[in-house]
Amino acid sequence: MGFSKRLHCLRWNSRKTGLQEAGVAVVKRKGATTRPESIGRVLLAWYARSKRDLPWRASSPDPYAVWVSEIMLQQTQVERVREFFVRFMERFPTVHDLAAAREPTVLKYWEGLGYYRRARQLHAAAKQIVHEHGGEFPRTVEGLRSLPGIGRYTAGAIGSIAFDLATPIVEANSRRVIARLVGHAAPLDGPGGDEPIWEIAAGLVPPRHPGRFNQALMDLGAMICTPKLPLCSRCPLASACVAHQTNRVAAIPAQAKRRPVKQVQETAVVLRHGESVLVERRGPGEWWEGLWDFPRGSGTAAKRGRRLGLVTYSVTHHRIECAVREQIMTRRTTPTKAQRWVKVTSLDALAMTAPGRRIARLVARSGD
DNA sequence: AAGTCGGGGAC
DNA sequence: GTCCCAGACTT
Repeated sequence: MGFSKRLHCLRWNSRKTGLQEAGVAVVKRKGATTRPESIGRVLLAWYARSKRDLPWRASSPDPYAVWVSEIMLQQTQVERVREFFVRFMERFPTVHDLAAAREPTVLKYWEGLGYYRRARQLHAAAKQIVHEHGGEFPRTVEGLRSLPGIGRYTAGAIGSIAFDLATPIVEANSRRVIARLVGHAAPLDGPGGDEPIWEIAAGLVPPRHPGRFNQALMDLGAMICTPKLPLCSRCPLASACVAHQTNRVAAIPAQAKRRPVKQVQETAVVLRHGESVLVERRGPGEWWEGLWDFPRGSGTAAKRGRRLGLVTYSVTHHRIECAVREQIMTRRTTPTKAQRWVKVTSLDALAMTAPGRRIARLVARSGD
């Protein structure tokens, strides 16, 4: 379907749109900026003068750089990704460098960023691209989605930004922008989810500069159309925004219902022999798979040894209090397959979990 | 449709 | 403390 045809289907003032069937409020006004092509023009103009200066935009549209950045940005704020991206690209400048690397090395460069499955899938996908696609990225949305770690959003992002495919994206920013723009008040985590938002996004993305348009949606959401206290007075789409025009910006999108936090108490044991400590790598099915940590348990672990401190941290609906104890060994126990005795000064070389890294600092300090 | 995966910064 | 974040994947 051509762009103009699709435009017609999605005209906001049309009586027979899929938007109505999807339960989306229809804009009654016929203001000039309410038409999708006008939205695109206004947004692209705003983007040209207001876009954020981000390291992965310097080399774009290098598909590899776009891909790495998009994986890092999944559920992770832009400002945190910046330095990780720069370091990662210095170490793995091309998909061939990444494919040739060992997984522990890749995880080390991901340490602290979270969601480590992303790093393992990125590495696996790099090998696929090199060994099954001749080092070339798939240039279709379907091809991109077949790679591990690339879902609906990321395929749309890479496709539009790197390959100029007129395909939509919906993530935290554009979801909020579009919901407010059309006055979509239904909760986006309820029945139907954000499928209506995807349909609207598909009707908005222009045939020319789709990547810039999608990035403009995200920048607008991050800089102007923020979750709290949005800067509507500076928004280029304010005149077309249903939420703004009806004074419902604060209520849209509806808040997702949050789940209760589970309290957990556990004990970490630092077995020490001379300058070495015992660490173990998290295995399949465990949190932080592939990363190193100290032996820990939530059961009634041995409470022997000197207390080094208390490490508290939160992960996904859990709040954990971890008591850290040190036991001086007269000899090294035989490590299991997932364990290693490591010099305290060599812990830096391992990819460790964030709590494990904090425990490591406790250990290093206790030796002073 | 719901649960799971991390971490840090803003407030 | 709570909320938020350029989602993907499994069950």
